[in-house]
Amino acid sequence: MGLAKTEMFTDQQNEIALFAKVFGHPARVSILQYLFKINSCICGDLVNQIGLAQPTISQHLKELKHLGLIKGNVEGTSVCYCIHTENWIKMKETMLQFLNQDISKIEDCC
Amino acid sequence: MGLAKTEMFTDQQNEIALFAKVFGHPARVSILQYLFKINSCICGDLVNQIGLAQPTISQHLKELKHLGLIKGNVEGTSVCYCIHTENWIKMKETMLQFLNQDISKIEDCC
DNA sequence: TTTGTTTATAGCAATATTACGATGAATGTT
DNA sequence: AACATTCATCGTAATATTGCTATAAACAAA
Repeated sequence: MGLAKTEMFTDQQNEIALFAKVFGHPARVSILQYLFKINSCICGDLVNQIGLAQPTISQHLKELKHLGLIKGNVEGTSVCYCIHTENWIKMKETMLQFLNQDISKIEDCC
Repeated sequence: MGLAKTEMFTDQQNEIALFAKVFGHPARVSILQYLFKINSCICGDLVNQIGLAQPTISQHLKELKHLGLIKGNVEGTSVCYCIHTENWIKMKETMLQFLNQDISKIEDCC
C-alpha cells in the first residue's frame, strides 16, 4: 500500500509523524544543521556542502519549506534560505511533548 | 532510487534520521504513547486500540524493537511490550541536541 | 492429542521516497 | 541581444514503506 491510514490517528499524532518524517533523511538533517550554523544560506552552498546533486537538494529544500521549517527569498539569481524561527519553536514544542513523556512511572515489567 | 546515501553524512546525522524515521508514522507514535500511558502492554491490546490489522501492528512493533526503543518478553501465549527506558533517554539526548540548536543567532535575513 | 489463542512471518500489491539527468525559468553580465 | 549563473521542475528508475491475507509457530487448555 505505502499509504499511511492517517484518518485513524489524532491530529497531534499525525503532526508529530509529519515532522519526524521530514527529519527522517540525513540530507535534511544536514541541511538544517548547516542553516543553523551559518544563519543564512544560498542554495549553491548546500550543493557543495552536501554531496548530492542540485535537483536533489532542491527537492529536500522544498519539503522543508512545505512544512514551514525554512523560508527562502529570491536574491538576484540565487535564493537565500534560512530557518523559520517561529515555526521551528512551534515544531519543537510538539516534538518535546512527545519525547518528554513521563518515563518515571514505567515499571520494568519485561 | 529510494535509497538514502548515508555514507556522505555523519554518524550523528544518520542516527537522528533513523530515530526520526521510526517516529515518521502515526501508528508508531500512537503505539509509543500508549506504552507510556499504561506502562506495560500486551500486543493484542494494541490491535484493539489502534485500528490496524494484527500483522501490521506486529510489523511496527518490530521496527520499534529493532531500534531498541521498546522491549518485549514472551508471557505465555502473549508478548509483553514496554518502553526501553535507558534507550529512550539516550535517543532523547540525541534528538534534543538536534532540536535545541541555537536559534538566537539566526538573523531574519529572508 | 486436539483445539483455541496469540503473535510472527511470508508474500503480495499499491503507493511513497530518493536521486539523477535534462530542461526550463529568472535574473544578471557582457 | 547573447550568454552565463542559479535554482526549480519534469520525467524516470530504483528502492522503501505500508498494509493486508494467508499461514506458521508457540503455547495453554480441554
